[in-house]
Amino acid sequence: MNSTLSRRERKKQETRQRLMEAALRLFREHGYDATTVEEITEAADVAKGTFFNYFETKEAVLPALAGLRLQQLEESLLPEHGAPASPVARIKLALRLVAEDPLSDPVLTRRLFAAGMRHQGMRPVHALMKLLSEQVRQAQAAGEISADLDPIHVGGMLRALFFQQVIVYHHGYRPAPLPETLDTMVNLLLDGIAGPNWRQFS
Amino acid sequence: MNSTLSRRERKKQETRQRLMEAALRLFREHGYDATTVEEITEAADVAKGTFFNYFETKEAVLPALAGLRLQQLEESLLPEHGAPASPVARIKLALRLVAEDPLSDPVLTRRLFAAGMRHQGMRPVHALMKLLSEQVRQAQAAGEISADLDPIHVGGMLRALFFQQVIVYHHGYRPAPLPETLDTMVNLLLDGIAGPNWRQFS
DNA sequence: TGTACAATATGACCCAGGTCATATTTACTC
DNA sequence: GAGTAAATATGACCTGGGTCATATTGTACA
Repeated sequence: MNSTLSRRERKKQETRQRLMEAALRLFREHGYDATTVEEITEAADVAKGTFFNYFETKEAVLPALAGLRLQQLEESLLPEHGAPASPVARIKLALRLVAEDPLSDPVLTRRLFAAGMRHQGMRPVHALMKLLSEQVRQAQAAGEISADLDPIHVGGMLRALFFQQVIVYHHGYRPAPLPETLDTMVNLLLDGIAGPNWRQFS
Repeated sequence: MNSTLSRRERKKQETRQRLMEAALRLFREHGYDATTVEEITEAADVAKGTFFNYFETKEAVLPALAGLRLQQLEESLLPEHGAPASPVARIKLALRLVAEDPLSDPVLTRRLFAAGMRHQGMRPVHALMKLLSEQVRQAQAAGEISADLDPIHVGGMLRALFFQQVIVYHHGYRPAPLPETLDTMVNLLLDGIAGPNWRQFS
């Protein structure tokens, strides 16, 4: 394939790949907590220590896995794949798709969010924030979101609210199906929550 | 003092109290991660195992500590203590006070949030959500927040955005001092982020 | 091909959170 | 007090994440 990569680099990528695939499979089969790092390395046919050459902690695989998944998902948001023309509608679609992902079981979701909180700050390293920020940017260009806001900031807010919503839903608070609550949430953020007496003469 | 409590109950409360005080002191002195459960129990003069009779995990002390702190804080929000008359202004005040709390160092904040995510669902068991929901309720009564929203839901949103803001701030993204960014965030949630082309004829 | 150096792999080891069978304390009854 | 049952305390022990000194493998250059 790509002959520009040295054997070393190739092996590295392959090992990383195998580790991630093994982790994903085992997490799905037995759950995050019940899966040990050693089981992952065993499945990937490397020694335990090797895992930590690729990921700082056990939790750190999750953002990597999510990143992969989101890359695929990102394509669903392209107009040529039948995505809605309205950027805001695309944001809603993205959130619904992420929420429906089989990777999104309660434990993983919480861990993923925690991992995101732990490591990256505001820079949209986290794939979901990057994706959301980009859609926000497009929404601003289309005039659907106020142009004087920092898209990364808004992306962060959306991400925080999304996780809040999903986690709360998984905890059993379900006034409506998840996709609907997510839409409602975005609408709320768009329209604001102010009542009649808030800045009456805005 | 309260002679209605049996000796057993009294001792239980005292032990719990001592554990929490020890934990708070040690977390402040050496940080959360550097403090071991054994150091806490040592300082509280009980055996290690006893800790887990009172708190499910090490993390679980944090919500308890935060709860205590918020109880004090709650008084600052009473009108007779010079709190603003506007409920929304009180919400902003509350968030600023919480953010300034010495307990709010980056690591603890993240852990606290994670612990909150882990254990309680939507029921406002978490003290901050309870406090915020109550203020939201009052804001609705005053017409500052739309009355047809679930106050607990809005409280949850505020909490999620608050943590997002604080954590991101601690990560070094500081377009403005923290209190100001918090106020801005609340305003954004109130007024919404919609642009001119969003539901043009609302 | 040999050699020197850097990148990566390895698994014994450490450590702290969490468990649990057992011991101790408290409360209650006769 | 003695006896009994339940609540609580205890610390040896287990487990699994994470470290690190050492071994192995790849690369570069003579």
